[in-house]
Amino acid sequence: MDTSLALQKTKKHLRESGLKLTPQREATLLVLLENEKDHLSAEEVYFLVKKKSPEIGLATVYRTLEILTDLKIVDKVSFNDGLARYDLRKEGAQHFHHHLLCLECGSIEEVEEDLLGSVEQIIEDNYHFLVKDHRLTFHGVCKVCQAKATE
Amino acid sequence: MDTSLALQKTKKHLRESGLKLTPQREATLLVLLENEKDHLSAEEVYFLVKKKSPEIGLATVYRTLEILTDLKIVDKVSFNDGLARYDLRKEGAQHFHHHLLCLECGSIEEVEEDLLGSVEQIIEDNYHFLVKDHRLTFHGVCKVCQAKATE
DNA sequence: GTAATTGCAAATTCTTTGCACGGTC
DNA sequence: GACCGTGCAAAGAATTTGCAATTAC
Repeated sequence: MDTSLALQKTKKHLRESGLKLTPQREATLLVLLENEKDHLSAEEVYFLVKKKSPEIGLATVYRTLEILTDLKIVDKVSFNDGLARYDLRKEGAQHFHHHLLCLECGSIEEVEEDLLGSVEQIIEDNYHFLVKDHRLTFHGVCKVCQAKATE
Repeated sequence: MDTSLALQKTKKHLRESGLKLTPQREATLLVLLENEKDHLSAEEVYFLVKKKSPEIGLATVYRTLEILTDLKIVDKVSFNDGLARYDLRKEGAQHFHHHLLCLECGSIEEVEEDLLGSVEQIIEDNYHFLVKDHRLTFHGVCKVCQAKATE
C-alpha cells in the first residue's frame, strides 16, 4: 500500500546486497506495486514500465525481476501456460498466498488465508521434510463463470 | 502397475476421441508407466522412447504428451525450472497428488494422501469457487539434505 | 480408401548472455 | 577509476507448426 515505504525498504534491501536502486529498478517496482492484484508476465511488466521510462530494455526487466525474486520481494509463479509470472509478496505475510485459477475465463483470484498450517505439520511429521514455502493453486470455475453457466 | 490394462484403457480412451493408438503413442505411454515415480520432461521422455523406437521424433512426443494431458491420463506440471514435466495420473485417484521439492538437491517426492479435503471445502464455501483440481508443491529441505547439513 | 499421424526442419516464444558504453561513489 | 548497471542484438532453450510422405483402421 504505502508506496514510498515499500521503495525505502527495497532500497535498503538492495544496498545490503551491494546493489543499487536505479531508476529502472524503481520504475519496475512501482509497476508491480500499482498492479498488485495482477499476475504480470515479464513482457507485461516491460510494456507497463515502458510507459514511464520508454528507454528501458526487456533484458533489464528480466534482470530486475530476477533480483527481486532473489530478495524475496516478488514470487515467480507459473500457471501451466508456459511463461513466468511475478507476484508481489504481501508485506509481512508469513506464507505465500494461494491462487484460484478459473479454467473457463483464465482469471486468477488470490486467497490470503493461511489454510495450510496443519497440512504442513503433517508433511513435516510424516515425511521428515522441512517446509520452507509452498505453491497452491486450485483449478476450477470462478463465481462469475458458474453464474454464466446457469443462465 | 498392470501395463496391458493401462494400454487397453488408453486405447479405448483414444478411440472415443477419434484417435489411433500408434506404436509411437504406445511406446511413449510405456515409458511413462515404467517411470511412474519420475517427473520426466518432454526431452527426457523423448530419449527414453528413442531407446525402444529410435525413429521417433521429438515433435511426436510433444504431440502425444499433449493428447495424454487432454485425456487426463497424465498431468502437466511445472516446478519453476522453466520446463514442463509430465506426471502419470494414479489409477482411480480422486485427487492429484502433491509434491515435495527439495531446494538443495532438486529431488521431488510424491505425497499421495489427500490432505486438502477441508481446505477445498473452505474455498468452495468462502470464495464460491467450484474446485475441480489442484496443484500443491511444498518447497523445502528433504530428509537426506537435512541429514547432510548436520554432519 | 481416407483421415489421422509422423518425422523433419523451420518457425515461434520466452529468456539469457556478451559486450561496449554510461553512471556512481 | 573500479564497478555496477544498462540497452541492444545475438544466442539459447523449450515448444509449436507446416508439409509431404506414411499408416492405422
